[in-house]
Amino acid sequence: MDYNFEEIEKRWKQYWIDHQTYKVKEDSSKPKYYVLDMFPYPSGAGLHVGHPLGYIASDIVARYKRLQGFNVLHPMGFDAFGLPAEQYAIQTGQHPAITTYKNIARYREQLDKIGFSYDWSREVITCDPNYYKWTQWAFIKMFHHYYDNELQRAEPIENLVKHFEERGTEGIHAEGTKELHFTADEWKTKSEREKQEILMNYRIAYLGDTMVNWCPQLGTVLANDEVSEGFSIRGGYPVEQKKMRQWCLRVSAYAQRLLDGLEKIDWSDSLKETQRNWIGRSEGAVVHFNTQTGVSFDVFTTRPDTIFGVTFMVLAPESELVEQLVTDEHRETVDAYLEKTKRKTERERIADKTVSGVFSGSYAIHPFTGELLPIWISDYVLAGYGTGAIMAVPAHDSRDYAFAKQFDLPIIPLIEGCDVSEESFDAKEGIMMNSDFLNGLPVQEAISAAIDEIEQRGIGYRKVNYRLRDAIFSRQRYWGEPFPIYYKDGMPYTLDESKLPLELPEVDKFLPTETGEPPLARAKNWKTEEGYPLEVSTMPGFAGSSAYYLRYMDPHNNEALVSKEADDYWKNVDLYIGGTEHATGHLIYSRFWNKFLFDLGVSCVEEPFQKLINQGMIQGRSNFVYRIINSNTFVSFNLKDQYDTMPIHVDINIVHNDVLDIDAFRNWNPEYKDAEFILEDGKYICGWAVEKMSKSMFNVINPDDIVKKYGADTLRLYEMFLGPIEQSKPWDTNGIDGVYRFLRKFWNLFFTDDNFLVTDDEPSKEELKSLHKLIKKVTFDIENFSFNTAVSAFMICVNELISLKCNKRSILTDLTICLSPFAPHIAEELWHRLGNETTIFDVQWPTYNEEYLKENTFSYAISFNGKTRFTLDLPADATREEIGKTVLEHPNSKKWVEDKTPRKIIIVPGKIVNIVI
RNA sequence: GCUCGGAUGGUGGAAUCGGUAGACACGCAAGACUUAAAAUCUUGUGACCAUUGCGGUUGUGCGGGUUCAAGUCCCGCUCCGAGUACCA
Repeated sequence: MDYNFEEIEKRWKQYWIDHQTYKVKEDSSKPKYYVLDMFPYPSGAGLHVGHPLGYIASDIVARYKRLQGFNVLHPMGFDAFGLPAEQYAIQTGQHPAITTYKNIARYREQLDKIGFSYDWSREVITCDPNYYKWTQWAFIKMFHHYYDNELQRAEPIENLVKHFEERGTEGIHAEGTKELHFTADEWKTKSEREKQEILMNYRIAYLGDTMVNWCPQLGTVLANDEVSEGFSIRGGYPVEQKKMRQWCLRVSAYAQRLLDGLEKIDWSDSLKETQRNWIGRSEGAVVHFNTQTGVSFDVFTTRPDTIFGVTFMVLAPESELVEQLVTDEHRETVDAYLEKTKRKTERERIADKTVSGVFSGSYAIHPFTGELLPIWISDYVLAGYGTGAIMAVPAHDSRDYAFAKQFDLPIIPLIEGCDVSEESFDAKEGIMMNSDFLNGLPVQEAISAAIDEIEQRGIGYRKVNYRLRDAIFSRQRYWGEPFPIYYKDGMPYTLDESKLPLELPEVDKFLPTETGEPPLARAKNWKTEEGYPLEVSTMPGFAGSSAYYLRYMDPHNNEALVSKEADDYWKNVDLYIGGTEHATGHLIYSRFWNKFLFDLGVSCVEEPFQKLINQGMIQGRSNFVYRIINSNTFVSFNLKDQYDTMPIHVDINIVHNDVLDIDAFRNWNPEYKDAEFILEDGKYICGWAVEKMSKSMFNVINPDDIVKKYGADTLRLYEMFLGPIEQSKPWDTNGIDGVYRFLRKFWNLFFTDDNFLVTDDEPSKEELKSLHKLIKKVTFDIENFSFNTAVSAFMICVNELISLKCNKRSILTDLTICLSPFAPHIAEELWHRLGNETTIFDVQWPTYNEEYLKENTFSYAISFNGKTRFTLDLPADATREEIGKTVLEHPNSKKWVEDKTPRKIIIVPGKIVNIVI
């Protein structure tokens, strides 16, 4: 009987819906397991074959864990706010919600075809007001909290107000944008507006004047992770630096906890490393410098040991100190320089490697030697890192060195034996010299000795700095969550929680207003009941994706983001699968967001994603035909070098196993209607290359087509078989026949002469061994996310059972259960044909018995004089003496035994055994 | 530049603790069935040599080392990929 996947898959999909097979509830009698996919943004192009890779892997784990007796939460949803829908809306005038929901429906249809075990009753869609209510709610909470560095957690802002009332800023440990100083009396005399401005300095969600990445083409600001090399990641438009008043999240306050948390979670080393680099912790010191004019400032350095090599100071052009330190004499050149750097885009600053800068006219006083150090201004110093000012040590910093060479500033070497005539010596090694009290110390000791001395003299202090910046949280866009914020006397206040969700208003156009305000400014009555204006920018894409995993635990709760009971039961995500492109975006924000909710007591586990797997990208495999230049003749791949040819992309749908369907090619494009071919062996062989999957290269594979041709089970198995889940690899349809053949062979195990026929006979030793080898292997492989080798194991097992002509019920039952996570439809079909009433996903995963796996013989490598001479199969339970005797009697041993050289016998596998004869 | 990965047949990949390298699959070749094709099945398939002896040599990017034994461990290179980049 034929394996009719179409009929089988249709039947069981319906069965699973009818029986609500995948619906889960909290169940304290079972251990929980939470498997999550990074939810997709529903783009207009639909799914290609690369998207389901991670979903299939997580689905296998979800089904497997369920068979293992876990209560499995395996939800899915959509990250629905985003730029493409809005861009489309601007072009067509169609509301982004319409496009978005249409795309969601298409995604859903495609996903359903593949047979995932999602509990769709828990679906979340980020643009649904019932969902974004909780995004807004979290924002309000962040607004009303500050970060306490002593307690190492978020605290209500009222505590800070109370502290100000009692003691002013004395003894506070609040993380702030700037360091502020005032007394309790001063606080009391401040106006409401002044107080609000001060509190803004400490709120976790705050309005700040910051340099932002402004993208004029998109008309919005972007976060650091949304920009790459001066261009926007979405759209690839140039991005420039601009100072704007924006909503920000004080992610930097959590830098140390984000770093420490990495130790506790099971992520790949490379991903953790990427996050560590992004957080960028560096230890050093803040050193205080005075100037001749009485103005003083701090610098941050990781090399306080090089303090005696400082020969000049440099300020960032954007630094506020520039205004205070520039002398009248130099004002003109400084202003010209500032103007010039301001006009440069980020892109130009990266491209322009030339050293530039101007002298301010002022001098700083060296805190140890009292020497005068000229203060320069240069764009190689960044305003946003450290204090925006540096002490320059040209001998031991390559950037300072280049600057010193350019402007002919002195260079003082500080490390014995180093040569700074050609380049700086940046390594943190060697013995100090020219450095007063540090002379003779190795660098590492000199660093701490220098800091000790600096602290002793009261001219600075030990300090840890982070590269991680606060997240800019405003977008000048329509299609995002509105801020639950209104303005009174120009200061922002949060809406009452009872007013949530604040729904996105209707607008006539999705474009900014004529005065450059965001689209929400077009909305009628965009104000509170009292008439106060509402915030017109919206939240960025990562807002909605930062806590969605919590919402799946309790998606219909109108009273809380997640109930205490649901959160206590599901805790955090046990396995999270998604792409590595979220390493510095979503995976930082989400961890930050969860830590904040943890501080509030909403989330009971500090790290949201315990184990994380990054699935690789599936690239396209393009095919080429080779056209002879200036002709309509095409040469087959292996003959192309004999002609002057040019490769042309050809639609992979008309190529099978790299052989071109010539008729289809002629019909493909009118231009090739009369094409001529030079064939090899009567075939036209195409060339191929691995490229990005894209329409323009005619190499996009739609999973729907594969499902139609081979069935969902084959697609699932094949995607897993392609290679290790974490590796990027090309989609190569050529191999799919092998997997399809395997499923048919598996199916045929249950049939004899077209009849379903399994026997209740006792299985043989070989059959049991084959099965238990499989159970052991597949269990191990799923636990280790090695799905490709698991699929191979099934193929081996089925081949063995075919050669044993096995149709024993007990063997085939366990085999079917093992296969069910990978190929659920065929497994469910055969499960029911075996006479079972309930779904296969309610049974127990089989356990293997080591007894059946014992080998009768071991292979031993016999080595004489340190070289392996031959191998021998011997009984597994043989003693040393027996092995020795057998080896010596073996004909191959003769010539080695007769001479008098020392001899050894080595056992493979395992350990060396020396046998005395 | 820095950080982290990786390199195994014609192809994708296996080898889980240092123990018979190349599992499994694709492709290819030969054969069976067939009027024929497709499908299916059988056999072979790293390279080189020998194939009237069913064996030998060599082989996991390159060069060394440790070990009875190295794709795996150590040292030094080459190339490829990813992340990041005036981060003081």
